[in-house]
Amino acid sequence: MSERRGYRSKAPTPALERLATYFAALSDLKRSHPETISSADIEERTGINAAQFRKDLSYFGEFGRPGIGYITDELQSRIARILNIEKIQPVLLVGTGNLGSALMGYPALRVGNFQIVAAFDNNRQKIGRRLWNLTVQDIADLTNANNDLHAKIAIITVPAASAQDVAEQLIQAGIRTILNFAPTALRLPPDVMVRNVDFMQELAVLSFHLPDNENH
Amino acid sequence: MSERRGYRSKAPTPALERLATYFAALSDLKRSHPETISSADIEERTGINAAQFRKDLSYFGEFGRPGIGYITDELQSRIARILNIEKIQPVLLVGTGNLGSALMGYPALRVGNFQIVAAFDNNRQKIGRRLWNLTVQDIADLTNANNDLHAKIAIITVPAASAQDVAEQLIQAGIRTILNFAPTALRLPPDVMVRNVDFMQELAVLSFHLPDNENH
DNA sequence: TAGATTGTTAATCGATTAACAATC
DNA sequence: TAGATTGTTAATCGATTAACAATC
Repeated sequence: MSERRGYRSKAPTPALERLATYFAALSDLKRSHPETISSADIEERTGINAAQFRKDLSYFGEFGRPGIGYITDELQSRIARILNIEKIQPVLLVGTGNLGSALMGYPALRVGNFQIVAAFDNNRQKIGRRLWNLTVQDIADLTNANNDLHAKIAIITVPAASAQDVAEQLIQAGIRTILNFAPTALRLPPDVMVRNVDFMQELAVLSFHLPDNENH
Repeated sequence: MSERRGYRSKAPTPALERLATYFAALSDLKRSHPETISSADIEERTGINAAQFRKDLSYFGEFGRPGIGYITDELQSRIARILNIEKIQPVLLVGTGNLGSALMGYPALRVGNFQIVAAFDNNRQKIGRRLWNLTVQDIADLTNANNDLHAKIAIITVPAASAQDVAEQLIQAGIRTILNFAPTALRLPPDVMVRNVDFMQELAVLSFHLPDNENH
């Protein structure tokens, strides 16, 4: 994970990441729907320290009642409000290769109210094809398509060599934040937030920590 | 990203993540193979501050020469050595759904010398099928298979409900570090390192930062 | 009231950045 | 020697943790 932002929020980014984790845990909990839940319960379910949880919430107000805990439903919906996911968030995806296609069909995104509403490619073979419930569109039609869709979030799953170019087109089309899977650094205006997901990087950190590595 | 470790290395985890980024950038650079490279050049290419780069290296010794910079090849191979990726690292994958399959065919993993050497599933429909260059094996054969393969790293791409169970089987089979794509917290012995990749979480942080969100 | 649990403060811990002496 | 660039120190900045008064 890495990111850039053009302004500063009080809450640390790790706190925001954990808020998403709390949200997912609460969604999961809904089946057994207990009326209330304590920070100790959250620690139990997420592995995140109870004090950390309370601190994370405190950036955004007061949520619980001393001696009681949190009303489960209310907690979940307030976290959704903070993360800006109460309503469905439309997301564009560019690059309909194996990874892009897998993300389009990834069920866990729905938990967070994210919906991939359009998929783009530059490959003639793929444009016009049906993929999941969408028709792959020509990348050249990006701006046109987003005039109607008004998506502000996009996912980039193109090869590294074309990622910068695609990112710039996305911004032209009104995108404000990007989840970038291409292993390359994007250079974009400071008001555009980028988060990078790099599988090789993740594996490298694991490899470093293997017991046979002398470099600890 | 998140993790657990049972011991402590001097280098901060963010430094290790950046080392992987430097490594990838150097691999990329190889085409134009300049003899030497400076920390300022690295900043140019990765967006990571030059002082940060030098600091990150300093956890592991001295690498460059004042007034000159770093010998490109040597820098790359020393970083590979630190990250424990000079030799091919065998990796197991469990869960051959869309995401698992996409990862098996993901070319960027080869840059880091990672090779998925076996794929497992519990679905009768999938076991025995050819996927990329591998035959999908029964999860029940995990330990047997890894007796030969000696992989220490595994990737989990199964549904959240079965992730804990799979993780425990992986540890039984000799796996020491896990890259977990299932959106659930794994409870494992402290000497097993886990890194979680959570797409919903990534999107949630982006959603939080959208200009229309009042909670900044 | 006694027990439980919050929200917040203060202390600790960790990571980044800037500056610069050392050195090629 | 003059210019470039490292490795490292010290200062700054940021995040986590523990403790506890407030409160249900």
